[in-house]
Amino acid sequence: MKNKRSSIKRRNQNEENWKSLRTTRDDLSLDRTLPTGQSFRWQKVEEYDENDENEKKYSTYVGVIGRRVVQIRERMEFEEEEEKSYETTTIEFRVLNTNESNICKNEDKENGEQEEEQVTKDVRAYFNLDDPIPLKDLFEQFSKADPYRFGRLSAYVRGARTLRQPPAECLISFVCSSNNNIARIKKMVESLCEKYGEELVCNVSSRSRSRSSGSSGRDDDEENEVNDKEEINESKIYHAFPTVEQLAEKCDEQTLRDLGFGYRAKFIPAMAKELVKRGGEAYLLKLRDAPQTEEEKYRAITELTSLPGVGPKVAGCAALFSLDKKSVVPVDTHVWQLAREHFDPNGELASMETTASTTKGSANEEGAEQQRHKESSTPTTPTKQKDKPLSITPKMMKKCEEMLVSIYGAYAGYAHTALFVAELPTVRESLPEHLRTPTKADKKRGEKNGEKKPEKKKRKFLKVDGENKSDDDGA
DNA sequence: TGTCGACCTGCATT
DNA sequence: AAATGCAGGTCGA
Repeated sequence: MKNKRSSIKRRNQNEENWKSLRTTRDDLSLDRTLPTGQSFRWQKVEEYDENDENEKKYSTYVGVIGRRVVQIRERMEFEEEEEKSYETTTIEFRVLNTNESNICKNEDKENGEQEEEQVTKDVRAYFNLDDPIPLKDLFEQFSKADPYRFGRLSAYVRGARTLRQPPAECLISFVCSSNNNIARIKKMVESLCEKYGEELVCNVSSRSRSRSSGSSGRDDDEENEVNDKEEINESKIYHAFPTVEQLAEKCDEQTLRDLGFGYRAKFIPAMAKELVKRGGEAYLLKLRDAPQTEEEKYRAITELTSLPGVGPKVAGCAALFSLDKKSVVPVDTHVWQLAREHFDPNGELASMETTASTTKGSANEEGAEQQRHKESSTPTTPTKQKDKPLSITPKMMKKCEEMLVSIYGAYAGYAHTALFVAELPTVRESLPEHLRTPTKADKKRGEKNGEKKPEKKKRKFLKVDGENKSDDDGA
């Protein structure tokens, strides 16, 4: 309560800095893009609406793009026209750190304007907003190509975009992602930035309820959370993602182990050094800017895979999320599961599971039937084997990727992102039940009590129908 | 060429 | 309450 006033004060001060990203919510949904495991650097931050007497909260995201701390929001407006009211959403951003844009504006008008242009350009690029085809149109194409799955899903994943991140940052982040969960990946990436990345100073800090993951503990100097008097001069320090040169020079395995990187600790310094040897970020940018041919796509994947800690999955992510290889479909456990569930009527994928690792008792019914004849030697008896986690072999990845590319075409990677996003817990919750891919837990439950028990806790704020609502909103 | 076990950590479930 | 499972996998044998 006491904080609100100050919060508003600060907002007034900066309200004019917001700029439009010049896109629409059909093309970009922040909730379905920023926290969905593409980038691990975005934090949700609540702010207050100064124009609303009730001081309604709205959410924004704060993250770092290059050397700029960027805050983004979706601002909703209600307009009335001829007795009808329209709701429009404007997506806006502003730069929070002072090193970059705000300073020169006063000094030098022209440079300032130039800089503003550049900022917008860079942020739009980060979101791939200069694609020749709007995401909305792509989704329509995908829906047409795949009415059964994508068509039914598209309303719920509207605006789920594929990002275009700085290559080294993307690559290194995904090296951290192996055999790991998103929460910890975020923590690792954040600590990497704090340890080695350039400081980015922001003069405005909104009081983010979300415990700022990285630096909650040591609040730098700060003594002013005592009362709301001088918060206007609060400064908050963010960090750029370290350059490969910085990492190659300064970072070592032991330090990273101490930071909790586990066995991935050795990969990062090794990779940084190798990348520097190959020409640093420029080397990766060359892979990005190569002609968009199949050949160059494979070259990029091959090059990446030869880096320490980079296998086919990580290479795929880097290629799709940072190197403009838009037809790449990185196949991980989630993608495999959803493909097997929705795109495998003949059980081709399912049959590959058991040939690879004879365990995994859960192979679905049809799959099991299909398999039966393939397996005369290995006892399939699902009972006693100790459920090894399903590991996905390169062969399986290839098959799965080919399958999805054959459906979605040159932008299959974008379709993949949307399909993947639909599997994330928050989005999944918003789906009508019949569109939810069964989780392993679901299946286990099903086996256990003969497909009986539906489920226990069920939210019921969902709309009833859900088949073709234009919208829902994922707050 | 393809398969298998080991590998760090931390949060959730049993 | 200790044990086990599981996370957007990769490496070396």
